[in-house]
Amino acid sequence: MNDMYPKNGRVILHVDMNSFYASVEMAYDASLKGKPLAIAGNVEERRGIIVTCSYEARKFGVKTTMPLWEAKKLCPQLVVMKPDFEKYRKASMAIFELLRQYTDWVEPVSIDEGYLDITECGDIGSPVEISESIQKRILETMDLPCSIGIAPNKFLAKTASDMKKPLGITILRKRDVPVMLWPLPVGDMHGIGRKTADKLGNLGIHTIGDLAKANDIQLKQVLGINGIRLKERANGNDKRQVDPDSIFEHKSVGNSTTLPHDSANQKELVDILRKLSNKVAIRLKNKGLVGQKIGVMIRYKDRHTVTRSRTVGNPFSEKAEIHSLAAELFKKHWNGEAIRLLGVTAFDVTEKDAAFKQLDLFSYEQDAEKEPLYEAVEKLQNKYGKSIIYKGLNAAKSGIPSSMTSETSFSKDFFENFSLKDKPIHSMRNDDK
DNA sequence: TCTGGGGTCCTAGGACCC
DNA sequence: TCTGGGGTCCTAGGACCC
Repeated sequence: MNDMYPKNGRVILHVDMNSFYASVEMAYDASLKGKPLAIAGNVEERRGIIVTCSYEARKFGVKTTMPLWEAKKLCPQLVVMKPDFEKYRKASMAIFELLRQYTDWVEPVSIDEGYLDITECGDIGSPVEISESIQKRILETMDLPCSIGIAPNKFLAKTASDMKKPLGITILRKRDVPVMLWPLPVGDMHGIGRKTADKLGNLGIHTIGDLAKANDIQLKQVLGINGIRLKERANGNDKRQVDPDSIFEHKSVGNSTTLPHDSANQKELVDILRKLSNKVAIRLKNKGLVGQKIGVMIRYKDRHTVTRSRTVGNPFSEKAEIHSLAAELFKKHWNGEAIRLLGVTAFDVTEKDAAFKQLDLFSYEQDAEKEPLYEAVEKLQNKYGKSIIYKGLNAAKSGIPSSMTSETSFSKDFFENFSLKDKPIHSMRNDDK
């Protein structure tokens, strides 16, 4: 099974949980099984939409992003629940911990999907055997179904995992692309939405096969650099690597809310900005980040949306500071009309301590002569309890005992008290390739 | 009587500097 | 007599994804 891949090729898995939120709720409460179940935001108010729904609900035509009232019309007996992100986050962490038992090359993409590079996992089993094992164990230990795509790159793996749901395992080799992908409408491709599909349609490009053979100049004219990239994907090429560290990298942190009712009351609106600013401040703090650019988003009654942002001289993270910056921007740019949604976002976020930026345990081990890494970790664990955050991959490569590497919960204390200010830092990412 | 909330990446124009 | 061209930063908006 291993030799179905070219010598230098990669073997990438894409693991995609099936109707994740609904499945987690069913795993917690078996009485929900077999029922049409939907998870919807804003359940008690007028603007709820379906976030996820069970396969039973889908039989009635209920779909993600459908307004709640419409879903209830299609399926009056629909069971509707509010999302419980704490629950989903816990389930997600358990899933990724399980995946990391196969390889350190695990890249979570969102709460319910991720990539694995299992190229070097030949000793564990064939790609299909590994996939079957993952799928079976997630189902048996957590009662959660997933679909898995097996392919030589991320794009094909992602495409493959989508082909059979629920509980599918699909192999998509590069040589399968002409037969399996090219006949499909171009809009089915990951990365092509309605607008791009329309633009391509105007060029006479209707199928993925059309895109694969399209003219570069034309594509670039209409879609910019993205056009060339999409054509590459349509031909089954994708050079992106699986990056386990990507979850630690943030560019922005924001909160937004649709108001219970449209409002043009300045006091009320500024108060909502305060609540949003507080949430942003808390989340920045939890991640050990500061922002350098503040932004507000205003959606008016007619859904016309305006964003305004400003680069701030010195980095910010305090709630009062964020609120005053946001309120200032808002007052300056609000046209006085009734507002439907407000948002506050911190952009250009960086680690609070410059030394945080490159911090990882791997470089610590290389630089510290006195104290083996695991002793440092042990001390911190004694001080702060078992709750230690680290970059899983790098930690594993640094010789931390495996009993410790399996202890992956998320505590900020670790980074905040584990400063490497005085030591030269070179991150593994830079030394890597 | 419609369309949430969390993000990322790309583009394009103007300011400003050399 | 008027005026090149590159580079970077900043802001706003668009498209897409889960």
